[in-house]
Amino acid sequence: MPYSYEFQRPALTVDIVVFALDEDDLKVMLIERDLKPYAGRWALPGGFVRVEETLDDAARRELEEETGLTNIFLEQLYTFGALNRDPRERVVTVAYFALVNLEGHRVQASTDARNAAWFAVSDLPDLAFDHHQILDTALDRLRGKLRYQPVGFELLPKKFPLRSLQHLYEVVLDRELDKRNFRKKILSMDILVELKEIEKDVAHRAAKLYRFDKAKYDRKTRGGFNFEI
Amino acid sequence: MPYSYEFQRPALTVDIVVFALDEDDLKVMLIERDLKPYAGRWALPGGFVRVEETLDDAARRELEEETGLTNIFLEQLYTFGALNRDPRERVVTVAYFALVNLEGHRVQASTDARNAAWFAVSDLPDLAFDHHQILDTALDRLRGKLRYQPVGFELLPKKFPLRSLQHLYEVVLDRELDKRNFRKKILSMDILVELKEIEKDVAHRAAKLYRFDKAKYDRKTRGGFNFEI
DNA sequence: ACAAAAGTGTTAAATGTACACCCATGC
DNA sequence: GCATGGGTGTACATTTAACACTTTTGT
Repeated sequence: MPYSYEFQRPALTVDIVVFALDEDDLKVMLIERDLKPYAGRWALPGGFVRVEETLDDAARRELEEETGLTNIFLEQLYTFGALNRDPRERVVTVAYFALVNLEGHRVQASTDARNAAWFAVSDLPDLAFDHHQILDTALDRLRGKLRYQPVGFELLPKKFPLRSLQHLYEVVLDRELDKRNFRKKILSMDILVELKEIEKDVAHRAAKLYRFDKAKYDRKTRGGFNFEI
Repeated sequence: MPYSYEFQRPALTVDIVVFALDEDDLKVMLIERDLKPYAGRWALPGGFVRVEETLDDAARRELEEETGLTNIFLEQLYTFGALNRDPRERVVTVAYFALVNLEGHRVQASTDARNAAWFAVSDLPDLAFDHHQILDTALDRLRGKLRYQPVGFELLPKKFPLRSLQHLYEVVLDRELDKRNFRKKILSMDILVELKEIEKDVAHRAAKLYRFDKAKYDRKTRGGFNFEI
């Protein structure tokens, strides 16, 4: 042990809660464990932090190795350090939460000899370790962030109709929103661009498509603007 | 190395940003380092996490050892894992932020053979490691939390005049608030109890004292109430 | 022509903001 | 009696919430 560090070290891992929106449900990506402990149980993707990589890098690496997901919205959530969260030894985990758009990132059902799948958050299996607690924390964070930051767009394709955006808010926040008021509010923020395209292949009047204008949002934010729904 | 963990481990520490309010300034507690690296520089209180203690316990232990502060508001802030934040070796630190009321917790200038002191956040010395970044993160968090959660009371004595509460908001958020509107708003929330006591030893009309009614706040919160200033 | 979702405005209530004077107390 | 901060109300502007019908398109 180097210099003043005369104690045994906790192990350090990352775990990632990946959310996606699938038609009518908020989903989470889980991995079926093949090793003990909790072999056969579902768990959050994650793994050990290497000594030569940052925490963010570790999260992105594990995510790619275990699920094939790359290049997605990722943010540190909370660090869990209960003494017996891993029955083998002391493991502290830095939890992340991530958002993906299902269209753009279709599931690699099985990578790295593991089984990966999406589960509706309203209908989860038993999870390994304290992963239920981590997931609850992530859900709280998602609900909070959605209201005060424009992160919902991460769950949608680049081009989307307003109805999808409203639907996303309704699913995640679990309450109905008034269509006219919702549109008025989101459009009055002036951070969406109305595209020339419209929806295709729908059995009714096609909706206009919009995209989120991040550059404009950033400019407005610097000028004191605050996103809020 | 046990089981599947074939890599070297990062070291794990906690660092604590303790805020207090001193008449006209927001202050932070700093420790003068006696060891290399950064010997002689000021740093946040903190130290290594032991394998048999939780992160919160480690933060409270280090805080007591280095500053004598006990029994204060403490909350996990963010985990910093940049590769070279400590020049000796890879150290990941779980940062905490804490709030104390200066009246109740007078500084132990020097404990554990170290020099501890309060510094105005507007006039800080150079800090060791990435502690400036940690402190900035804590300040952002404090400003955010103050608006949406009743944590300001942690910086005040149990019994306080409304003017102190307003002053606290003005100092931390760095903008002036309208006296009548502030009082109207905070009193309309109905989470303060007006005490029978009044201020003492002031050279003018003495103000009524109030205390924060946490039980009432918790009850209202469960009923859907949201604190906001 | 009908089913399905898109799109659109007005009103009333609640909330936020701006603003100035008298009051109580200590010296 | 004066200096100091304590305490209070009203008018106006803005924001939120509730609410229903017409339009477009595909079948």
